[in-house]
Amino acid sequence: MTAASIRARVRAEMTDEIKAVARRHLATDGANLSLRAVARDLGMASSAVYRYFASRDDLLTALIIDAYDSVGAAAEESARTGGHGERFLAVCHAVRDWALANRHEWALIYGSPVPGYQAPRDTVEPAVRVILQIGAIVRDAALAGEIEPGAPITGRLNEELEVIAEQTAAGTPPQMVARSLAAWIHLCGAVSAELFGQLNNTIDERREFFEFQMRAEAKTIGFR
Amino acid sequence: MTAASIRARVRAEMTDEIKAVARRHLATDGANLSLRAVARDLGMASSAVYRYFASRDDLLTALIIDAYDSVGAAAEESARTGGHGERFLAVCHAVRDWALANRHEWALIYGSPVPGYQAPRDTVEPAVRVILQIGAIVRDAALAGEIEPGAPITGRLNEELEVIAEQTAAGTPPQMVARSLAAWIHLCGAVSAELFGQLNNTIDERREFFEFQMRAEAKTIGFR
DNA sequence: CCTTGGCAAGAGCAGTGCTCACTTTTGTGG
DNA sequence: CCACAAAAGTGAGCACTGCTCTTGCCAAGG
Repeated sequence: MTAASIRARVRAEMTDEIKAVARRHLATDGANLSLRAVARDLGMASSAVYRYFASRDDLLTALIIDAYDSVGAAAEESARTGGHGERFLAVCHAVRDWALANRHEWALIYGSPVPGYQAPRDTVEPAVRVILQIGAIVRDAALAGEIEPGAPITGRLNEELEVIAEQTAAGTPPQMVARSLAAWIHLCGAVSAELFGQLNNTIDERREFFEFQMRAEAKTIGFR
Repeated sequence: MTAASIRARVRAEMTDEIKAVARRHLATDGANLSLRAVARDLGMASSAVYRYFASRDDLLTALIIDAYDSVGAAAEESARTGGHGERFLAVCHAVRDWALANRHEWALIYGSPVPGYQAPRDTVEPAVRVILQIGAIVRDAALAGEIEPGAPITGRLNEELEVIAEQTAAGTPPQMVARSLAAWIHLCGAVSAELFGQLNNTIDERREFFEFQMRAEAKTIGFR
């Protein structure tokens, strides 16, 4: 192993360590974590952190990408077996379970964006993994003839949906694309509502209520 | 008019002016707006602002309460006429329209909460106006026999739903309470998804897609 | 051996929330 | 009408922030 790769290796380890500490700080400070505090926890000068991340926003972007990839992997992992309806519900629960285990990272990726923060291109690909997984399940079910497309959509929205189908899950009827997106949006909304305290002093049986919502969504899509 | 009330009047005007300027700053800085910058815009020392708000969090809380009241009033206003299904859709669009016109205030109330920020009691009552409005419409429709309760819910979730029905919209079947809550959550999720950029480069026909989602939700509730 | 390139440190700048001692303003009761 | 107390406003100061820039260090490579 050459010296250069040793350097690179140490650098990658340091980078990971910074991210790990920053993730911990996410819990107390949210998106406005203190880079100086992170550096203090690492026993290094704050200026040294800038060797690894060009700015605090860059560090946050790295955390965002990791979070998207983590929840995306959890969603994909959960959808490996079972019938189409089961796979859909499994993805929903996998996303919720991940969010419960990583609350502050969920807030980072699905909470209100910081004004002025522009998500770089690199975040797009990891960000779409969950919805792509849902779309794939719906497409599989549609191709298997298990679900009906439902009433057609007209106008420019339909054209847009056809473009999306073409780019991501060829062969899916546009209505099904719309239904997949709607289900994904409801899923994210339900998880955010639970995590951001909208259900406080109202619903304690969170899992049951979540399941109720996602089953209804499954029915709307057409899963039996 | 006594002097005391003159003082109070001037004080209230000053308070409103601070909130107005702070609302403007919300657009650029989001929840971590700068109290000093607000004071500068007002041409006063930053320490003077503390005569009106005990802390920056207090100022934010005031903005949050105003925002909840504003969107709540918009929802209530929109639900004055029409059939039950139309009223439901009107509320959905009223909320979305309000959010589009007041993006940063939406982010303030429905975005990720700042860790450490504990919402005071005063925020609860304004916060529930929208869901109460939806619940009232659903209850009216149920009492009018326009919608079917649907499959019963069992267990502790059902008990919770009964308590909620009792406290907020007596006479509503528990399933309908659950359906109302689910619709409200989907509504908030759809608006947040649109505002927080989840639909970027995907759906441009936002209003049509939103309507598609809310119509599906109306159908799930049972509106004809 | 010395050079060089990456790493770290620390001072410094401009900004932040918030406090405190202080002055100014202002409504009002004697 | 005017002195006075309460309210409003000021500016300095503390500890913190993100970020930059200069300086020193130290190991890898010729």
